[in-house]
Amino acid sequence: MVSLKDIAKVCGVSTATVSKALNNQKDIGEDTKVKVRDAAAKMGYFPNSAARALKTNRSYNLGVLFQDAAGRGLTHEYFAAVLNGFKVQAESVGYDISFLSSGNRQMSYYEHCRYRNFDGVAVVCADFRDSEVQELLNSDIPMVTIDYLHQNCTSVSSDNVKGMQELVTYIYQKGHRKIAYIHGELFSYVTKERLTSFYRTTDSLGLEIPESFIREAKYLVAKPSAQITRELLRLKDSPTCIIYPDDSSAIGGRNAIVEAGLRIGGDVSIAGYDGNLISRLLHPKLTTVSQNADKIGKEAARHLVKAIEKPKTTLVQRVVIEGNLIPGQSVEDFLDVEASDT
Amino acid sequence: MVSLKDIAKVCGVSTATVSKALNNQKDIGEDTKVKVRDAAAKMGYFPNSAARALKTNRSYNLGVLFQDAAGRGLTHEYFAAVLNGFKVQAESVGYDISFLSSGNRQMSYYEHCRYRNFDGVAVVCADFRDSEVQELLNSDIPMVTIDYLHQNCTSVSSDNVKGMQELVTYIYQKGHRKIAYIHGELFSYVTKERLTSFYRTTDSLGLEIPESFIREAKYLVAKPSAQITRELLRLKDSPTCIIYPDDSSAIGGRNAIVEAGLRIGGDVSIAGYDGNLISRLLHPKLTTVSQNADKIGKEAARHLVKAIEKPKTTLVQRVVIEGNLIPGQSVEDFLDVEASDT
DNA sequence: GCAAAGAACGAAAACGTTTAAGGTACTGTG
DNA sequence: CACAGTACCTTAAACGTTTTCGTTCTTTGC
Repeated sequence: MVSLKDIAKVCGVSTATVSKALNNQKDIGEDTKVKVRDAAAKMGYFPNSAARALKTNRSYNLGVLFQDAAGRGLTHEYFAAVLNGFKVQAESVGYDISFLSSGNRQMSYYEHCRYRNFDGVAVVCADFRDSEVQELLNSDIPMVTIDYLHQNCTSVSSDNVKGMQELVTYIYQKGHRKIAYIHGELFSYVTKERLTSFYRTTDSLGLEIPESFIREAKYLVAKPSAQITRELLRLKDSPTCIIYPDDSSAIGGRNAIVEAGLRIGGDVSIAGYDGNLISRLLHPKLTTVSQNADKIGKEAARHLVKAIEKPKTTLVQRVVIEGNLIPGQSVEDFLDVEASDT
Repeated sequence: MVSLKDIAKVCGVSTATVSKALNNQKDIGEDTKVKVRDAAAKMGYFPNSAARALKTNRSYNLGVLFQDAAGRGLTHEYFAAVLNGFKVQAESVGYDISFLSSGNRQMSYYEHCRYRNFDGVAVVCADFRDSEVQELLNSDIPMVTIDYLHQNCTSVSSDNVKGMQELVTYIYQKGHRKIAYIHGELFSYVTKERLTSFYRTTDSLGLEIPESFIREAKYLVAKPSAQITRELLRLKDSPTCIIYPDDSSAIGGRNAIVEAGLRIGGDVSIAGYDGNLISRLLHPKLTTVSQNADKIGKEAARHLVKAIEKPKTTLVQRVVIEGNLIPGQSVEDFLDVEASDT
């Protein structure tokens, strides 16, 4: 591999001059700069990141913690989309991204970051109850979290409050009054936000939601949601619309409803959350709240890079990215039987 | 950060000794080894990867080229699953993985690899018509490709020949004789394999497949497949079963068939490919060929690491991973009208 | 008792950069 | 002409490792 020394030899200058010329420092003459750059290009030079990192303590490498509790890894559609946005944005400003590994139990996440000299870390998806994750969050490494709040670092998250509010309001406007909400795991920050927003919105709409309409299932697993759906349908006063933790779970509910001989929309309306592939492809189209995963990822990268490059002028903040309500035929107008009776 | 020098000072030995002790070299006494290791642990030492990489030319970092032509990035379900398998396996043997960036147009892929000192590269998903990709493939960096053959490097791919053969045979056994195949882009190696296998199988089953039954759509985009489905249904002698490029495309076909007032399975049978989330969730369940993405990723990592660590004894080979036929209700028994007439 | 071999460790160079400090030659100023 | 100022370049150290080649001391074999 061609190094600064080789270029220096060819150009008849010192390696220091070559380094400074390539880094466009001001104390190098314009003509030498040109000469050095030409030679470098001609010789196929490119810097050695390890040497540079060693000397400068800057790796231009960002770590990504991507370790979901469910073990679905990168096949987690929403987080994969977030990561992709993050990657695109980070690369566009000259940073590479690496995974903060999990399997290698020699080092904790924090140690791994130091070992690899990551300039910063994005916690895209992690089990926040894990003490190692907490150790990382409490460290002094520039960091950004997705969909999770921590006093120490900037967070970028989906606007769950507004999303749920819009969804419930939309369903209400379609005439539904008996709305059930099957939510995801309660330990999740996202669940808390959505559930609170659900209560707040139904409250302000003057709805009385019975306890039995609020149930806990699991994110991204169809079966629990399908099971709870069956139970909800068996209630004497069953809901006319069911909101699911996410789109995949909604498909589970959909299947249960169809199996019960009922029609989606016509008999029971359903809504998901995420706006993932399934919701877009399926007929009847699923009413859902699309989360702007790509933008969330990009914003995260932008804030992280800012925190790295301008630590003095950057402060911890909370960034919220709005989603969009995507109406589909899975929620239909509900005509109250008693009302039409009169 | 605590370095070898610090440990050396504490232990009263030289840095060379510390280095050798921690690396468990044989020319260090057992007692000093213990002393050094204890001190290192107590002081919270861990090595500096940059310094180590600089000195040894080994980074324990693998590059991943993940750049699909369609720009879907990590949201590409199949490749994301492959990547996840790769990541898990690589991490379990002490390698980290980084993305081979795309946006940063200062360097070609190859240069990027040298710059980052990647020990090896996995080409998970790339536009193989790209000259930069070819430059990389032709380089001397240890490499493994997924679903693509190149004389230079080991490839791990899905057994498309067997997969398609099983699928067609299954459909044939269900009584179908008029089988259409809407395939993905022809420039793709995978398409060629599947198409050839389709022809070979139908040939050996004695089926005459009219030209009009073989159509090109796009992978992972529902619309083109839906459009072609409509055209196929309009044929005077239309197919009784349609095979799609993948599961997502099959949903496009499904929608077109339902819109035409026909029943999936009952009137027109359909089959997908991939075995993705949708195929598993949907009712009626989609008949498809599940590709063992996780295993493909893991095998790729295993072979790549072997090529890196034992270059002498490793030769380029082609690894093929079998998939599984997943029967679903989307392909139903077809009872030939004429046959039952007699 | 002595040479040879082996065990345990250290000194120093090297990997490819960056950068502080310093040096030289030129230019303009009073 | 002396001086400061500037423009340009070099020297050398440093970043944290690994590794080659010694060196010293102990053990072994005869």
